[in-house]
Amino acid sequence: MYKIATWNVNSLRVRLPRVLAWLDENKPDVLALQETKITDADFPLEAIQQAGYQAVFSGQKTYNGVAILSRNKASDITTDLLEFEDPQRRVLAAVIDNIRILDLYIPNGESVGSEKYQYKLNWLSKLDHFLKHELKKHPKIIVLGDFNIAPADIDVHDPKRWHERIMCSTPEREAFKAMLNIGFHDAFRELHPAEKTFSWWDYRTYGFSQNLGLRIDHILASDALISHCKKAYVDTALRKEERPSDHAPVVVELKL
DNA sequence: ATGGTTGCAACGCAA
Repeated sequence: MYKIATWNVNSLRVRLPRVLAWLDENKPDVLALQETKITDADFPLEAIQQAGYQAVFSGQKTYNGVAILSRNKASDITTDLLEFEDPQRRVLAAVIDNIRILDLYIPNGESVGSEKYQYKLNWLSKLDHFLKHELKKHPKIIVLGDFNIAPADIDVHDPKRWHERIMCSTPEREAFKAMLNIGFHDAFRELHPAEKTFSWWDYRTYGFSQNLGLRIDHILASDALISHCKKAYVDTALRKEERPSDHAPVVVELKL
């Protein structure tokens, strides 16, 4: 099985030992990272190469930052959405093993109605154009990352509490549906139609211990790939350990 | 739980 995973690590500098341990234990073919919070000059390439992986990355100081680790070589690297010059490093696309991988760190949006929320909605509209463009060039696409969108109430521990709040608002959910409408499938939800499973738990409410989570990290497979997805799951093992990321890895296994 | 914790970097900002 070909294993592809996504993980918002919330600082690669802090989480590097965890990432290396996770690679060693799970041996994914591709691991997409978000919130690396590290410049390209400081990227820990040697440690990752010693673990048997190659890496491409697009980082910045302090905030954001994305990277793709893979067994095999990445080509056709893209770091920006179409016609959208953004200093925030949130996009990384590459072809690996003849599959187009799109690693996304979609803006958080802070709160509905805020300036950052407008930035998020604008970003999502740029993403829509980008995805349509990418699909024309590459039928076999995996879009994965931290979407900062819980697609439906089943993806939320307490839908009433989160009603029309950030990550759950109707415009955000509509943007997510639009991605599915142009030819993508939410791999976890396709394989587990009724499972209430989360990928992120707020540090501030000690959310993990009570499972007060949201499913906001996703792996979308294009029409050409969804039938190859045989397994999808969230790996919560590391979230239970000392000093975890607030997100857990999400994994799909494909029979190619 | 309308508060709280974490990471960065050095104070408040972002999540």
